[in-house]
Amino acid sequence: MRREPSILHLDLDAFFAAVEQRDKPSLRGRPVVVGGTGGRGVVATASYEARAFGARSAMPTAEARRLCPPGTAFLGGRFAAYRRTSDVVMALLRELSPLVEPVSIDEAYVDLAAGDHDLSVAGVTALATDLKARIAVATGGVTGSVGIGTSKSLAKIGSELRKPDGLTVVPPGQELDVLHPLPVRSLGGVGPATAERLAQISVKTIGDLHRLSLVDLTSLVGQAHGAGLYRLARADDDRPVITDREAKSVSAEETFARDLTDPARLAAEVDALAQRVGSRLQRSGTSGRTVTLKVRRYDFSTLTRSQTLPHAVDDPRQIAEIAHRLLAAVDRSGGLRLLGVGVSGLSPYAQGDLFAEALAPVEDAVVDEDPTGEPVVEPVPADPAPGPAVVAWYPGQDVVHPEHGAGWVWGSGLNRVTVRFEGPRTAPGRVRTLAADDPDLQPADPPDWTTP
DNA sequence: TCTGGGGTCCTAGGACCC
DNA sequence: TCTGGGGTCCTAGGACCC
Repeated sequence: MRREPSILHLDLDAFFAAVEQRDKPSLRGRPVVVGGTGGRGVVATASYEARAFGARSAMPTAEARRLCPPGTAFLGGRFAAYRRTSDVVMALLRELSPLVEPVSIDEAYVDLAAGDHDLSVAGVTALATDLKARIAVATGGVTGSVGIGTSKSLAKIGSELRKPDGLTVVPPGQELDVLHPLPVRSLGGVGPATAERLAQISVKTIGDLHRLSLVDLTSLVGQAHGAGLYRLARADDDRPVITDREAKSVSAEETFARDLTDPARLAAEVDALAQRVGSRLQRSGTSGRTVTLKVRRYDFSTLTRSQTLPHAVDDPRQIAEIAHRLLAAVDRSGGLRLLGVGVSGLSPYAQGDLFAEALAPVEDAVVDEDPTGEPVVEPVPADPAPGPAVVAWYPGQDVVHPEHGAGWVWGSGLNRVTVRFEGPRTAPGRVRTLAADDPDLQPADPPDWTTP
């Protein structure tokens, strides 16, 4: 917690619906629901007119249709338009301070202490009033709610207090007066499960929470979560505004209009998801070692299966191979409602080489310096240096070996390949490392894993 | 016509190593 | 013969956020 109210939180009001109403005047003043419009869609954003009838974010669109009157617009969403409008707003925020942390497309924190501002309550109030006016002009009428306080959590709570088009500054010294009457759900990190646990011991407000001991709180909700809530209830929050976060995972998933059982369809969906994930990894210049498959069954039960490879991958085909393997090991009877593919354990390098250290160092360029200090880089020879032939083994590939039997490639390096020979998935003794050019090692026809 | 899609962080158990 | 911890990695699941 700071001594001055220098953290600003901006939350654009009913953002997707507001952009639609801006672009389509006939929608202004009418209920608008943006989200999945198919049978299994959910609401992403409901305009305030639609909220008056009970429509809410995350509600099944079918339910919103029952609640809202004829004439309500149900729209699938135009994300490029939302992105453009968001970019305009984020640029305005960066004029205030270099320290801007976008939380999502419609939400951001700004550290005003990193800019040149009067940080008195009157000063930041004037600043926020001016900001809101400039956002409305620059976006063609989209409004936002602003909270300013001495910490992130106070700024966020402030922006929630007067929506839409609100402005709340929590003056230093008044944090606990603002916090304590609010329901515990107002705190970030308190969702339905935590709120229910707290309600069972009659803790409903943040003031109630403040009276719990650290020991009681951590025994109720866990070590890290309990310690975090203990501090937040005391307005003890020194989390910094962070401008750039490195992504930790990349994933894609799809809920099908109807549950899928056809093995060929499922395989094709895995391929398409792996393609999306791999393309995004390659575009961002990252790759990852852990491939995760997510499955939601016909009964909404959800499970994940993952495998960590010895090296990072970004190739859609390799990602798909692993995902197919993982899918083959789950029960698909009854049909699948959703499939997802993800890659985590990201590193900023392209596909690495597990055995690179074991290889003789490759001198691909000679760097020298002349007396002026000017670096001289000799051109790389046109012909690659002689060495072992590169054999294109890839994770998931099926292979056979006369000595070890049938298996599949777990990881591959420039001149070696790790193979998991058939057996229990977790039996480490079944993994063998072979020379990539081992003539005994041959590709095999894939097993018929698509058959249930 | 019940329940999206993209993420983050935490926990807990087992394997494995020292 | 009996009995250790600590630390890290991996896997699976759950809570939470927008």
